[in-house]
Amino acid sequence: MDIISVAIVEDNHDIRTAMELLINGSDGYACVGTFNNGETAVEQIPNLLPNVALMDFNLPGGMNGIECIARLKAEHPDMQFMMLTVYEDDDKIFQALEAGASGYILKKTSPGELLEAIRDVHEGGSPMSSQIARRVVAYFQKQAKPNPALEALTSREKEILDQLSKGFLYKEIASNLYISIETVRRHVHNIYEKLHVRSRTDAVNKYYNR
Amino acid sequence: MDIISVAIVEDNHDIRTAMELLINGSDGYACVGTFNNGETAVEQIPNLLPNVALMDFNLPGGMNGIECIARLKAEHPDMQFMMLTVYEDDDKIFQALEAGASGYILKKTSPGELLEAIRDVHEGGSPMSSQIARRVVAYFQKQAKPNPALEALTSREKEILDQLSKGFLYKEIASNLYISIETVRRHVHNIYEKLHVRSRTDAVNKYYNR
DNA sequence: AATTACTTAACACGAAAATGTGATACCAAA
DNA sequence: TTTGGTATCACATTTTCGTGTTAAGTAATT
Repeated sequence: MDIISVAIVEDNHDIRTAMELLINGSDGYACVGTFNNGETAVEQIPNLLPNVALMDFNLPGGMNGIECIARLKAEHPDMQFMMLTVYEDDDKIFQALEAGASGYILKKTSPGELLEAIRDVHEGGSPMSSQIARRVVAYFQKQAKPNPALEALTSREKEILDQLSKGFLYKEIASNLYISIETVRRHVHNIYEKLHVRSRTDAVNKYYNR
Repeated sequence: MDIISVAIVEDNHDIRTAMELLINGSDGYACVGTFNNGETAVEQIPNLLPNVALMDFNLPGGMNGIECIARLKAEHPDMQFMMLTVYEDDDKIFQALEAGASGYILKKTSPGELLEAIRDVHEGGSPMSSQIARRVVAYFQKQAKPNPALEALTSREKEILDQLSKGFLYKEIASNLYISIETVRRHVHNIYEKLHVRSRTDAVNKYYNR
């Protein structure tokens, strides 16, 4: 079994050393660096090239864990990042994932599970507590629910709205659908009424459920 | 500990009875119904009201597991659905999650883990194998790639574009940002030039990376 | 047969957006 | 110091958009 090299970015001294001891004390794991702030982490981690970096969210100085991941991931796409934090808010979770974190686990996770998660993320998995996973899943389900107001539109109106969303001028829509501009106007007017909006951008935003 | 009632929708007879035996043979779990096709499942499950429904993907007849979930979830939002399948394709995973599945595990999962996953999904988690989770995470990272053209915008221009995307009139943007309409117009003009678009909607589409 | 909903179309008015050009001021980098 | 980028404001003109009103043909429903 190969040894997984790990870097730790965590401002709390006690937690940091505890994790370092855990990792260095476990077969198959080696802690190659610890950092208490984002700036030095971004500077030094490219020299260490750990397999996995554990990231806290809050860090002293201007850089938080998210930004730290984003910068390192951009230069080292193969490096695996795992958030290790106390936060369960949707915003922070999604930001971390977008920034390039592959795993997201809470600090209350047991040492054994932490080690397992490190191995998991190194082997191509995405360990996350099932509460975190539920947030992520909820995101998909939210995405999926189309605005019920759209159901009130006729199929022609949906077609027009789709054209609107693509930024076509009325004259272009008219030409695309082989109808007159006046008819386009009419449809648009009806669409706005049904969606309770007064502008194209608002209509498109409803179309995309924002 | 409360007993978790489970329904199984699975066309393979051997797998179905094996799962039924597993569930009924374990403390804290009860299998209240098994179905070998989607139609009867959709018809009967509302009478059984199980806590958790396990769903296979492929089912005989016109209805697959995804559609089955979508229909039942619409009527019973509190019921928990878990896909139990052999498929690992992105499409099927995302479709299942959008339809309302909260968990997604593979059939190769061990009996012990399956029971654990059933409890997990019942308690508000979203159990999924970490390979599945990685697919989901990759979706976020893909989503995150901002249009590089946006980088050319100054911070003020991004601010204006954000206002544009929310559908504000020029006069409203001017008032929101404490500048004159003329300045708004100038910024918008520069934004359009940089993004190579000629309308608000096109600019907003680029902003949202479509 | 009458009603309702959808699609099509036209005209007119005012508001808003887009285009084009010119100009001033600040700040930081060359 | 000059240059370049950014932010600011102004004026004139044209185009597009949003709204109100009216109306005819079609298809489905009652």
